[in-house]
Amino acid sequence: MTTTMTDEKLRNHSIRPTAIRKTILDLFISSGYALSHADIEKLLDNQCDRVTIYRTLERFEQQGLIHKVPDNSNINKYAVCADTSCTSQEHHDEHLHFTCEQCGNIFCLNIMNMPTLELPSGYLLNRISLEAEGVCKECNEMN
Amino acid sequence: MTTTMTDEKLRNHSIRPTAIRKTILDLFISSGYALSHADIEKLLDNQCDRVTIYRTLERFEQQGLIHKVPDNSNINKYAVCADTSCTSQEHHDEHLHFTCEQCGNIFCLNIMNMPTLELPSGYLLNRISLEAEGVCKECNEMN
DNA sequence: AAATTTTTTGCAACCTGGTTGCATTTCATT
DNA sequence: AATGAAATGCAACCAGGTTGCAAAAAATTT
Repeated sequence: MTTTMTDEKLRNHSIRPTAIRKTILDLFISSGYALSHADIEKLLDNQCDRVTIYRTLERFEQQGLIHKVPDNSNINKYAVCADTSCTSQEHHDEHLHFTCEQCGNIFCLNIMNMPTLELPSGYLLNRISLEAEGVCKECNEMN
Repeated sequence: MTTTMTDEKLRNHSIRPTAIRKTILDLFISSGYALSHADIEKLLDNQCDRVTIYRTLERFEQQGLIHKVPDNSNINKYAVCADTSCTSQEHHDEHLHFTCEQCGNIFCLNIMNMPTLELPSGYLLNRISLEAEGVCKECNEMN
């Protein structure tokens, strides 16, 4: 089998490029929004065990290939990290997460300037993230 | 029994002030951080069924008394709404949620100016929320 | 004040997302 | 081909949360 793009991306993050992993990474790359375990399970339609999907997500996240996206429905959703410098140690995904009220999908939008903010004295700030809610482009056009 | 503050607050949100509900609301008011179902269950120590706590939280939220606080560990946490104008229809809690990496508690901090932001065309913005992570005052002082 | 209706509570059972332990398979290495 | 390490599948489990229903408590009517 030839070395594909996906293959390389996995290797770059020290993840052995098995068939399943390549398939799952492809799903992430071609998806416009964050994916949940259930999304992937449906898309894969029994190509593998559900536990394997959980472990793949876990591994991908540890290796800085994907990041968890906050979702107020209490289920984990993930999106590929745009920033290639993300590692197991540090995620640098300072962008906006936009949740569509209609379709429920979450989009990672690039935002020009992250706001700076001042905390009350005594608090130490390490990370900041911006969450927005509204109607996405696609749903907007349907109305 | 005389009409206490708690009592009135519940009535103002059309919630019948039963003993359990008053106790739970008191917990929220006196707590410095967001509470999970587990937190409340522990604090109440078998004073009532766990389902009752779930339903109380549901009710409180519907009536705009508390709001869900995003937590990346996939469990629901709630805090009292500072803004008294919150209703079942609309929550107006535009503040900062600060998660402490050490104690895990989430604090609602008042922030002067919510950043304004521009979305890509086609997106409709309805709500925005700011999440921060770091070390809280108390944990900071312990080090 | 008794009767009726509505709301709240408790209990049991269930659902769903996620995790763990272990045996088996696959893959890279020698 | 043989060995060792990592990945997969399976079964069982766990925890947070929900649902249905009967009993209890409050509010309302007569």
